[in-house]
Amino acid sequence: MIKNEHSVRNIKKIPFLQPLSPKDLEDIIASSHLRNCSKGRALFSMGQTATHFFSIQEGWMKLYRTSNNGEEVIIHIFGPGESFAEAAVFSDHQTYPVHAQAVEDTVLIEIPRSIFIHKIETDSRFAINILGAIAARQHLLVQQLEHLMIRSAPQRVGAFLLRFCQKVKDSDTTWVVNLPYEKSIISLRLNIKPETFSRAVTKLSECGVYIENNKILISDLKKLANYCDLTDKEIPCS
Amino acid sequence: MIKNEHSVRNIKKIPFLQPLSPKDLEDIIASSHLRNCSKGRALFSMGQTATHFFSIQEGWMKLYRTSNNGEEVIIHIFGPGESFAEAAVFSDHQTYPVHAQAVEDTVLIEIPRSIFIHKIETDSRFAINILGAIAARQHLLVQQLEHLMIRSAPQRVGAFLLRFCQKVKDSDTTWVVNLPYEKSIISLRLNIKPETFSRAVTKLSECGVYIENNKILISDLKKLANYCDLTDKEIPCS
DNA sequence: AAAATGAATTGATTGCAATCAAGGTCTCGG
DNA sequence: CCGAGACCTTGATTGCAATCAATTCATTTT
Repeated sequence: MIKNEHSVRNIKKIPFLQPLSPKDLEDIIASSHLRNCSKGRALFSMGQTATHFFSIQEGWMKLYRTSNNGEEVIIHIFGPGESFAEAAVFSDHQTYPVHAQAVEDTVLIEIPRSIFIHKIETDSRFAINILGAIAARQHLLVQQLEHLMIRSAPQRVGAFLLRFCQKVKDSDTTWVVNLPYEKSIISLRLNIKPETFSRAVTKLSECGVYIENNKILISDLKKLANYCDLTDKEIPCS
Repeated sequence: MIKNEHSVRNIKKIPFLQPLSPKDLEDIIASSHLRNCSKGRALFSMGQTATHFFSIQEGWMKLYRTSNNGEEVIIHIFGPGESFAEAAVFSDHQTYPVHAQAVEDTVLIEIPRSIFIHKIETDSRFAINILGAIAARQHLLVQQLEHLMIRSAPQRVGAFLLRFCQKVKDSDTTWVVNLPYEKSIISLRLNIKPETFSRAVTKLSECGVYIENNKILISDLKKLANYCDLTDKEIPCS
């Protein structure tokens, strides 16, 4: 049962819960729980039974797989307002296909599989909404695949910076990036080594990217986007 | 309307149609059509409205994306008995997120979105089944991502060979690979250049892979699997 | 059967990112 | 304020796969 006002507001914002009636939403809230996961802690492991899916209130969770010889590949890193592991709940063997670990101190809402399945069985509009959400997630994976395969290391870093940059108040042209988590994690996510990440940022100075007191500044958004092969509409901020 | 006996048998085999009643299956068959797509022909383009999804009777279809500067990444290649583009049908903007093109002469069953949505709305068990199927597809994507990121070119080639090899009748130990489509397409799928594919096969002679009259022979399955970092249960044939 | 086209292989070279190795910087606790 | 440890950066080198280029091989065309 979630009582915290802020959390209730948050849970109501999850896109695919929108079509539910207030009564149904109450049911969901009643059977969900808040959960803390401190930096470095595992939330679930690959192969474990998928009993819940999650929505993030604050913090960042990485979903990753490990190969037989121990190498780690990050599938995605989710942040505030995003939900994950919905699909695992429906898969045939009902197990998580990935590991989940907090890369920053994180607060999660955990929603049990059972109530979810129940709502789907009784509300077909809801079922279609879930399908839409999962289809969107799949689309995201496809984009990531394309991105990782085609772009060079500096291009991937540039695209990452563009996704997290914000406008500087005083300036019309300059943007600043507050890195959401450690550079070593970003490197993993972009499938490059930390050394390569460093060198990539250096290289991006050619496109107006500067480092200043551990903040990264972007002076020419379009030039950077162009270098990263992003079309105007693909620039996430702006 | 599909009349062909063989096709009807095929459509009934699509896994997520299993829970449907005979009557519902008849409806689906009545509103589906057979469609030919000759080698090299496009079935649909990225961004196009997703009006149907498809099941392959024979042949091979590649799903791919193209970057802004024209490079091509193959997301998956589907073969006989497999279905694709189910998720596109449910996505918010109802468009295909990829291109689809035949890499061999292909016969498809096309099933319209509308009837599908209708069944979901009226049969919640069916909805859950679809969710399972789409979740499985997502799992596949995740595995592919891991595979492409972690393995070297020869390892990827080896894993591909293992997926398509068959036991030789006369021999207890030798397996043979009938390549389902052109080597240049395999190369694209594994995200390597054709030259690298050639060299990779050469290199795999270290693990008992031999070329003979345009057929590829595998003399030691386990040695190859081991080289490719596949655990025993991940070996698809055997 | 010869010519033409496209696919596959082989060779030589280049280039990007990984690796190995050493310093630098930041943060936190004493 | 200083020292320990984690994180990050920089430098030198290696290695894998891409690229460029030239044949070989296979299939189709006339």
